[in-house]
Amino acid sequence: MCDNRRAMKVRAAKVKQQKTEPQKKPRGDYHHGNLRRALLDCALSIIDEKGPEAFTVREAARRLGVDHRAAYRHFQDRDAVIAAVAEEGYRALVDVLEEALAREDGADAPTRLIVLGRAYAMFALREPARYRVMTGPRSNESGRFPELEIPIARAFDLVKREIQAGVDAGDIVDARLDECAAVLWAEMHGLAILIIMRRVRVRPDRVREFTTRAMTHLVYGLKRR
Amino acid sequence: MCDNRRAMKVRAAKVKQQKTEPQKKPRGDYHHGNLRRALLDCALSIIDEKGPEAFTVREAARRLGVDHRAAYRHFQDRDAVIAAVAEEGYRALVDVLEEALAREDGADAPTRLIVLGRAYAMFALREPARYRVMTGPRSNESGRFPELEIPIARAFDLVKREIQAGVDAGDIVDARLDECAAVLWAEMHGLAILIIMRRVRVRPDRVREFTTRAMTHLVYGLKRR
DNA sequence: ACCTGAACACCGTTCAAGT
DNA sequence: ACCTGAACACCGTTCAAGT
Repeated sequence: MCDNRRAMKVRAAKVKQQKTEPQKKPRGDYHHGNLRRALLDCALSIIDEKGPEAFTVREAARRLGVDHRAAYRHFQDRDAVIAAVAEEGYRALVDVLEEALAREDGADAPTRLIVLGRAYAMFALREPARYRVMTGPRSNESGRFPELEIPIARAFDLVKREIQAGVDAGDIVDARLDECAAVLWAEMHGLAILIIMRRVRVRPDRVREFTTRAMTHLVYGLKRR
Repeated sequence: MCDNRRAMKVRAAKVKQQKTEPQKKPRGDYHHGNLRRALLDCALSIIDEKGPEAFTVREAARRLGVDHRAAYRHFQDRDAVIAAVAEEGYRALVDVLEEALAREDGADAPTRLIVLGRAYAMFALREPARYRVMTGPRSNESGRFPELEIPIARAFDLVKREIQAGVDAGDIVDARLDECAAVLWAEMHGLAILIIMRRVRVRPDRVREFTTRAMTHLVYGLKRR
């Protein structure tokens, strides 16, 4: 999993070659190449295998064949690693959501919201470990890691923009924007996390169908029309 | 907070008196009275103060003036303490939801669902620490703690029953019950946790109003009617 | 620059022993 | 029954030192 150490070293050597020095090999065993990258990947692997709380600086370092103290060259502390994983995750999420909406170019607002919700849930369920880190208790409780807030805000803005477009087109109820966005976000997150936590059981090959129908209930309401 | 040690000891002494022995005082300092109860309360205090991950068997024992090893008389391990806190929490939640619905006796289904959602969110926000334990990563990931599943199932059944009643009355769309219940549950949980995590900012005195409106959007749909 | 050995104060958990 | 001292294998984090 995490033992891409050799590959890293090779890549690092190549980069060096291109830059300045001719072909001097890395001197000691203690140069890793891109420890930061490797730590992030390794953190995700560990969390995938053993859950979000099992990530340990020492365990990751062990897997990478590196002294645990080396991690502190790249991250201020354990929480900073977690925050970096979350940040990457939110960036990936924003990409996924944007792509999904781009594919529904001409569709009306209700359809676009349903697609948005489905894309969100599918992302979460494709990478449950990462999603749990993104939304877990470490998720910037304290307001440290302002960089983390940037992709989160982008994701939320995307939701709001979509709703506003629907309001403008006369398709979506003209209530307070923040409120509607919160309703939509809550539903997307709620569905994703309930399925991940197995509080709601959905067969993996049915997730797409399930979330589509669920989002439809949200957009069209539970009340009989 | 946790230092109800003296009170506990007194209570224990009284119980003893009533049962068999006349008025023999507790002999050593090492009899706590009801350590199990005290540990659960203490766990909640710690989590309230420092977040769910800060709960530590040793810290709790320290606060209670007891050797940490004493905890293992009452709980198999750390996770078992957490599970017990969660179990109590879900029982309290079920009570709150039932009371809220009982107060809306004659109301129609949409109203009852809105009230249900509001009561849920209000519970979560009144005791955020407890709610986070209930829904956190430790929440019976592994299927240990089957007792925990009982009040959870009761809460979910309550939601399903309410929806079914609405379907029977012709007020709620007649879609698959599990699906509708999941939509409702996801919204309730999503709203609660987003507010607790401050991803959605709502002034405490506005929570009631906010969740009412949010649940209304869910029940009546976001689509313009 | 990047890495590490030794150390500190913390964990959860177990064993064998005390009253 | 209930509690504890000593111990084990783990943490995160820091300091001073190595190349």
